[in-house]
Amino acid sequence: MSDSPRRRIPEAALGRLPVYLRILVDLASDSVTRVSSEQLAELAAVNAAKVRKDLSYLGTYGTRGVGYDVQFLTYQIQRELGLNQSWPIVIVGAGNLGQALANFSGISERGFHIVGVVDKDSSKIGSLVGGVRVTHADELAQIVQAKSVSIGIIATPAQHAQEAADSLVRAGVGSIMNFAPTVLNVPEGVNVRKVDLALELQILSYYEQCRNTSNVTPADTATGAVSA
Amino acid sequence: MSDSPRRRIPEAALGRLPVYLRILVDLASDSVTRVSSEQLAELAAVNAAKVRKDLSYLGTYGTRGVGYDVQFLTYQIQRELGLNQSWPIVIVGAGNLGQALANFSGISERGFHIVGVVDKDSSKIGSLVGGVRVTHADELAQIVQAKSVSIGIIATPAQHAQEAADSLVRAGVGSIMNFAPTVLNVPEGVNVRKVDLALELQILSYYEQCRNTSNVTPADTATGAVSA
DNA sequence: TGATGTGAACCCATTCACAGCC
DNA sequence: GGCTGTGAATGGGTTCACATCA
Repeated sequence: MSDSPRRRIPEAALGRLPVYLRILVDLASDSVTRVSSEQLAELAAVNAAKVRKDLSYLGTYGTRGVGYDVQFLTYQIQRELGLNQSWPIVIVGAGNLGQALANFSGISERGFHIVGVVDKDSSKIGSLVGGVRVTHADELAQIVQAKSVSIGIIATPAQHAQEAADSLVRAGVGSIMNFAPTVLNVPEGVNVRKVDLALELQILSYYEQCRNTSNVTPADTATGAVSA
Repeated sequence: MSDSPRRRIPEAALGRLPVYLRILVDLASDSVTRVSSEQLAELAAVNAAKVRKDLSYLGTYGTRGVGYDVQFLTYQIQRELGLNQSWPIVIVGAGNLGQALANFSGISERGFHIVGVVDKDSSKIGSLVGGVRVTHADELAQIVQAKSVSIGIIATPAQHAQEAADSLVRAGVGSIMNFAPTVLNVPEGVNVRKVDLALELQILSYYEQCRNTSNVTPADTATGAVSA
């Protein structure tokens, strides 16, 4: 109920910062040193005014008449997003999705590393997933404390998601990414972000249906994610 | 440029319909026949006025003083989202993510079925993934036409995503779900929806960082998804 | 001159509050 | 009496346009 001292960066802008970041990293690897809001906008498929406003939330890091320094801006976005450190992550659920996430190179490439994968299914325990050995869910708290984990990923079936969330919270995890199609119940102060793959497909199928009936192009969209 | 005859349902509401749908299905399986906006709101973790407004976009399917009929509302949402049919889907990329998606039971449980998985890597071709045999990317167009596929999933590495999108569009697919961290370039009229797992984590890490500095709870959020 | 940074206007989404119907 | 459906008010996000400064 008391959400007084607001986060600085507006939600919508926050969601675009990682996009700019990736583009900046790509530009840097092409030895580009300067970029204008116009160019960034083009590459991110948004408009230039939005880019400038988004970046202005970080501070005034551009140079009028010139543009933005790629290196410097990269650093500033990373710092703001907390990506100047590597976050240890634990995955609950070693099924198909859990395995895919653990193996997903994109995760380790962008400042995260998996320090544990747990499951309740004894047939999965002991197997190697993404370079980490799967352990029993009972050891979750131990891993979280030993490795100072503050971000957990729920990749269990829907019916075990709440239980997984409870375990994570009890173990001291402060932020949860939920891949199960469930609305999680967590204490005030714990961040939850939800990605529901089937939900995304359902929305896409609506667009496709629209395409077939009239030839209307739907505008930009967004996926729900809740925090509590 | 010409996006005149707007889609009926506002973007934000559209993103919540699948959530209500799932809840309704769960209620029905518990033999619940009626539900109020208050109850739905509770279960979906949103507020009751929002539920009513969202549902009002579908039509006036509630009964004043009583609530909504679970069966009937379920049917109406499914119809609106185009889920009264089973959509054939093709997956491009048979890596970890592609495999996880193909095996993901949530997809088939909710009105979609995988009719093809293609890859360019010859070592993957012929293997069985989610009940479907992986074929060469060259056969994509053939599969799309034979099975009347209109939704494609890109689960390739970033550097092959644009190529995959081009192939899908050329084959006649009208809607694309993109799991690669790339802004795709597609012709006007093709729907693109993007899910970037690392981006989600980056946003979550920002929340977590906020949690540690001040104890502010971030509000609701959303993930980008673009269409063109 | 050229591109940033930003007040102001606009537009969409959320919320309120109550009229309308069972 | 209870709950839906919805105009009206509010608030946040996007876009415009221009003052500002290298």
